[in-house]
Amino acid sequence: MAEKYNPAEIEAKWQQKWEADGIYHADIDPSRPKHYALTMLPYPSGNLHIGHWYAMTPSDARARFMRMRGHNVMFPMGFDAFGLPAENAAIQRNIHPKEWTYANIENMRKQLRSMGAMFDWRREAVSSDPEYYRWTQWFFLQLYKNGLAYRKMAAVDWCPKDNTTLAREQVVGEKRVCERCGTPVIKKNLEQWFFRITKYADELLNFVGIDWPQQIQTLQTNWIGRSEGANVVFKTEAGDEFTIFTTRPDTLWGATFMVLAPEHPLVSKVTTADKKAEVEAYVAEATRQTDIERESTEKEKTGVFTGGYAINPVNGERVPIWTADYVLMTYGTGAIMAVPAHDERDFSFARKYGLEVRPVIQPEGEALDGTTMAHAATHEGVMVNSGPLTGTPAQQAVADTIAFLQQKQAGKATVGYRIRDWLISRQRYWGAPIPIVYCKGCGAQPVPEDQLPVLLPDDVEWTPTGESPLKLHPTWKHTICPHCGKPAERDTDTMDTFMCSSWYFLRYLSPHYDKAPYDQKEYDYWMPVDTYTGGAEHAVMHLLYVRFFHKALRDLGITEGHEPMMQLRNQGQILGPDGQRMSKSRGNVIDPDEQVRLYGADTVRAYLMFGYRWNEGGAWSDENIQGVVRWMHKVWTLFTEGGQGGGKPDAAAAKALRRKVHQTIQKVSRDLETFEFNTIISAYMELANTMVELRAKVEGSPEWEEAKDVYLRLMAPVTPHVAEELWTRAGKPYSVHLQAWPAADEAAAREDEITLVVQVNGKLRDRISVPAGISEDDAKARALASEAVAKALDGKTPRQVIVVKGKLVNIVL
RNA sequence: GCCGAAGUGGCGGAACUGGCAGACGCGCGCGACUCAAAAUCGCGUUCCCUUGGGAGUGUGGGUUCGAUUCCCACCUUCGGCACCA
Repeated sequence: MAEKYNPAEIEAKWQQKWEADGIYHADIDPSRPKHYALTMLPYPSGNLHIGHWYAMTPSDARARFMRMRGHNVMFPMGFDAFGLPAENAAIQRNIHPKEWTYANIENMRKQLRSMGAMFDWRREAVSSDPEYYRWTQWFFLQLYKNGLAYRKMAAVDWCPKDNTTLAREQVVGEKRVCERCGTPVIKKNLEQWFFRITKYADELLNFVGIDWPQQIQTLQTNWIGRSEGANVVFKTEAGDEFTIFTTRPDTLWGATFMVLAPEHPLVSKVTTADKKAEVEAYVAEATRQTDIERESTEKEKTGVFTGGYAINPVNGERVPIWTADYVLMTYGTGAIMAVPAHDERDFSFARKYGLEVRPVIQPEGEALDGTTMAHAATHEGVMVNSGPLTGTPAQQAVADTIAFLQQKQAGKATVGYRIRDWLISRQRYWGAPIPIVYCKGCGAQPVPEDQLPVLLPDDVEWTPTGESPLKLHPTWKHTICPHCGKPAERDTDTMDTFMCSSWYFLRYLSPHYDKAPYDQKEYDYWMPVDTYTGGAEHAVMHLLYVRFFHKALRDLGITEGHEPMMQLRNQGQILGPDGQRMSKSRGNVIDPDEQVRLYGADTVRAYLMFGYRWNEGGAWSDENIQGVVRWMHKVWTLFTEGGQGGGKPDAAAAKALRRKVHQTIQKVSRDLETFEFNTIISAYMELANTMVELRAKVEGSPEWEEAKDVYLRLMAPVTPHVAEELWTRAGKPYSVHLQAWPAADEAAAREDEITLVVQVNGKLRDRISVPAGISEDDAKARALASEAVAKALDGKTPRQVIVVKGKLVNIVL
């Protein structure tokens, strides 16, 4: 009786040996093509989630595949270790965030090792290490010195639970909740640090040259929200200029009122004495409301007339100025011209308040009447009532109007974006301190680079108060001005942790290098990242920030290339067995450690690849994993049990086996290339089934030996431990992971007999086994000779016979 | 409302360029082994009439000799954005 498959034993053994032998070390080697495979680094929450396995083990399998194909593969791992949860845990359990974080990292390293992934641990980077965040701070200073980091007072999103400001991207959903904790955010006026991501808005819309999922491109494109239009300068009757943004400058002659956002600085100035009380009450009410209340599309529009008038620059008309909260101070210029005839929002507002509706774009074959029309006319037509531009057709209307405005110096073509600058200040403790000092005399001063890192002190009171914990530290903030040497104060906020993760892949290049964020030699060899894998939920956060960061650094002469990651693939999400999101409260959490104890890491890896379309994910199934468990045992038995054959190998069976082996090489190679992991495991199963079936007939043949050899090489990326164990037991040279990927012999994979499908009027009538190379005429003849066909034809003469070479014959009546 | 993705057996999912729908598994049924059970192995398993047909890939239409695949309209689910001027 052969030894039983004991994953616990063999997995631990091989993991230790691989580590000791350093077989996954990735070092510069100009003789081989490099491949930088990267999977998103985890946050050290304490335990590895099955989702981490789902993301990482297929990525590992693919990295291993690339390596066997001859690439020098780097597949590093690290920890995104700064962040709020550490502080929240500290508050709950009264443990220092640092202690909590590093204890978690220790535990998670162990868990990550249990995956059997080919991580090169010498390259590990931990973003909360001073040797790491020194360079996070250094990058901040580079951006600052080049005007890409700036400080301004603004109405910013504030999470009342986490007690910190958030970037716009980190406020999600229609309820406007904090991305981390789900609490609805409020607005606060604060002076905060921003990165000028808007400067790169246009460039970020360009995905040429990178292979990123269409979905991510769409999400980023929508988030950036580019819209082309014009800024038009209006004057108030008192002579104050103000600018409005419109995407429809062609409707300028139809502007029958203006609307200023309640926060617009001109509101109080244009308001006449008799309207003052009403306007002030309205503005106060609008400011009091939350964004959610105010921006609800359900809500009926409200507004008040200020009593003031503006002069339309194109025709000198007096236009009443209103203030209404449907105009947002944060988009465009906070002021619009309202053209109710051609804008649905302006239309409903005009009807509600009895304002004039004046059509200036007349659709063909229709006569719009402002007094009777029921909806705004947003479709195309010809300009009417538009002074010198009357008669201009729709296709030209916008461009012609802009030209006209430019000539009159009343406006110009402008592009508006929804994306805002990235707010990076956080009023929390567990992050990289912002390396800025405030001096009464000299203002904001950057900390000199040779004084980095600005160390995070350990002795702080981290309970959140709404003020930065660093501010409450008795001594930390006190320093001297690097410029004049007088007493000054440090910035007491820390940086958004997305800043740390915007460059971590560079730190992997040389995690302990102390002369620069990375060693240029390593950069020149390894960058850019060839394959990046991770969750799509980061589409407009990390995945946008990282692109911005790289472009900004490129412009500062620090990095090269326009994009950091050439290929991106997103995995889906593993849900609980009940099909719901896993959560402790639902009690549907699948613990990977437990699954590994039950089945072994190889089985868990293979199941996660087999059971789902990788980019979609789905519910964990204790039942479906049984299929993989059985396959694993079948393979084990196949390789460890003595054969029952012994007779002379059957040549036909051997040929059939060889064909299946080479077809499997083709399929597995193709599907690993394209991240279709589920069909890879199917192919392994099929080949194992064929081998079991044919074993007695082929054992002892070279084809059988080839099949076994190829099988272990093919499964090595997916189930690395079992492959190594069986490889070693077969007496082959250590390690299977240092072997070459098998090459498919196309001739051997080719079928010499095919099933010719015979249809009559597109319906399947017969299947005939024919030689693969059969000519069209022969195929036709064989089909027409079929009894089943004769029966279906029922004596009628075919009108047409279609032959698809090597596939089918369709007889049309 | 706008943008995007997806709808295939009881279930997870296959089907590479328009050419055998349901690969590979799970589950289930029957059988073998067993005193028995588990494990394992073999056979079957889209549905409906039954020895042969008919229907069938969300729905309705279209293109084609032929459509899960291409086109149009619609429905459902999920994700994103949402008074963005």
